[in-house]
Amino acid sequence: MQPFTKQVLQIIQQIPKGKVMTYGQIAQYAGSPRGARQVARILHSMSTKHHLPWHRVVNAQGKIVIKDEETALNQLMQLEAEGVYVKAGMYVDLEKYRFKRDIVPMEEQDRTL
DNA sequence: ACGTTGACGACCA
DNA sequence: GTGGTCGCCAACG
Repeated sequence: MQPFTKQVLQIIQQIPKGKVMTYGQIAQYAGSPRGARQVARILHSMSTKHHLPWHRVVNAQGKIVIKDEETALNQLMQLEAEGVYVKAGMYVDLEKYRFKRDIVPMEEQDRTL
């Protein structure tokens, strides 16, 4: 298993209950700022295994964009069960629920996602 | 080894 | 708000 993959798994496991992270964030923290797609791919193949809180991961728009309807619905339910309100259209409020590490790059702080 | 794929992201019209 | 292109890079066939 690649170090990047391992990092991604660890980071996801560190997301606290009631918070969410974006694919891009995770990729960046894992050491591959442009590796958002790899994060997605890892989840796609590893979600069922590794008892992973994958439902706390959404895209940069705070939206759940999973193709499989059942999986997406499952994610939505798990988020709301943790107190994360999911708006119509499957959007979550990133400003409110986004989880940030203790140390965040300055560039990211300026950015108003 | 090589070409394709993809739970994405940023940018532009 | 919508819809399109391009880049990214590990996993897969």
